[in-house]
Amino acid sequence: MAMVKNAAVRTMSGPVQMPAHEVVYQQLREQILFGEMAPGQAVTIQGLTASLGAGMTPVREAIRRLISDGALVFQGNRRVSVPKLSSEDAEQIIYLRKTIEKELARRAALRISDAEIDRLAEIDAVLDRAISVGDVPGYLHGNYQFHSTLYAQADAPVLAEIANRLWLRFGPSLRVVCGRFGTQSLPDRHKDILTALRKGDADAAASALVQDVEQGMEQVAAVLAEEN
Amino acid sequence: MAMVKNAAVRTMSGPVQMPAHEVVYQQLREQILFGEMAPGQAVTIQGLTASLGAGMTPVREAIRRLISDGALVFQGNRRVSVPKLSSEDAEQIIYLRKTIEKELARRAALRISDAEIDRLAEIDAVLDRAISVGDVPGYLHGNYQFHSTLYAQADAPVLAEIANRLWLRFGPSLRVVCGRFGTQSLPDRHKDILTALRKGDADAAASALVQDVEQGMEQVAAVLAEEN
DNA sequence: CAGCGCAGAATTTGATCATATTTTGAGCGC
DNA sequence: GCGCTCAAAATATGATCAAATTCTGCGCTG
Repeated sequence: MAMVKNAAVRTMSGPVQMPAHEVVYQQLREQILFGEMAPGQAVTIQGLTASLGAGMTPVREAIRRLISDGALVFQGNRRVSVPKLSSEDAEQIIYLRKTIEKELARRAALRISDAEIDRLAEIDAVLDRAISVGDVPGYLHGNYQFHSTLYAQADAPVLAEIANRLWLRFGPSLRVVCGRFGTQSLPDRHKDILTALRKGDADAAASALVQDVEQGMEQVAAVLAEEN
Repeated sequence: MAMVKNAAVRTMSGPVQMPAHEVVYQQLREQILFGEMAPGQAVTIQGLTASLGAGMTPVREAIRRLISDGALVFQGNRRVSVPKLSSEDAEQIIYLRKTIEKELARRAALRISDAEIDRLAEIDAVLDRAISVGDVPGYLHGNYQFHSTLYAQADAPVLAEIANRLWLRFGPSLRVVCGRFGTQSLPDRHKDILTALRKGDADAAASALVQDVEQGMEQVAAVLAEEN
């Protein structure tokens, strides 16, 4: 019944190791994480099949995952959109980030190698350059990469997964913060974190990371409060 | 967690229809949560389409959500199964439950009404009966219902969602605990929690809940340690 | 001769797509 | 303004393709 439309799709571009739904998920995830989608923006399945060149089923699965992640919301009728954070949401996220990242920093400090610390330092150097130039996407990528790389060193996958997921919730708002205040005023306790890691001082690393989180989320909370 | 379900504008002609993928998700969720699936058990799409009488796409979407929840794991090749908790996983879950549920209890204590406390007490009474009779499914349902109902009173959806999700990770193991030790030895600090709630004592409620979590998870950790 | 291992077939299962069905929201006439 | 019709978007099904595991039979070795 189907007219055989030759599906010379992506088989030629090498070994397809990742399923399409995984690819779509990663793409959408990055778009949300790095502010390519604004809070409140509507997301349609058919729009994504068109813009990402994927089929319906993979897009559908990716959206379900992202809803479960809290990166998208299902709006009762069958609409899906990027959530707008409320101040209350932000407050809870702050609590979670502080308690979870504190523990991640503590664990990471106890096991991280010098080579990995150097890698973190390099990420931070790139990040600094992005900040000084006012490169917002560069800042967003670098900042997330710094934290995420640190999480990975904690050898605590359950904690790390939740911490990573939280970024999806405030990512779109973080972009708004940058648009409002620029990159200059953004906090950067990363130097303190690196120093603590080099000393192997778990408590110092934990408290530096908590401070970094506090200062960053404070800006988010400020923008959200202003919006109401 | 309860997203506002369509509260029936046009319910005259029949029941509110939940999408099939939502129904499948809820069914699977309960099966995992209440120990109908054993840790390590394989989960196949086609098996579920048969056993639940649903189509492929809804099952697929439900599975993606549950993987995102941590209730199922994607095993590299394309297989999906119920995860086996490691002792390290359990340790992280304990930390998370203690910090998150502490905060939920604190918030709930400040805003819960007497009627809701009565409802909790009633759930706890049913739970006690299940324990004394050795009714394992009854215990599992009641225990989760008690905690989940408490979460809902905290007015903190982000925290509550994560707390609810954590149950999916240790649910299957909790069932194993019951099979091992029976229901008699299970902890029940619920009376302390209720007392604290009636007094409106947030700190007491928080610490009672933390104790309940500690004692329950201790048993899970014991079984996991034994398995290795 | 029995047991072991391996290549390839058969089967099971997952991934994707095209299509049919249903629902929602909006436009239009009354 | 109210109800009806229509288009667009989401839901859901079954078919088809691809991958992985299991099964099987053959040859080889001890």
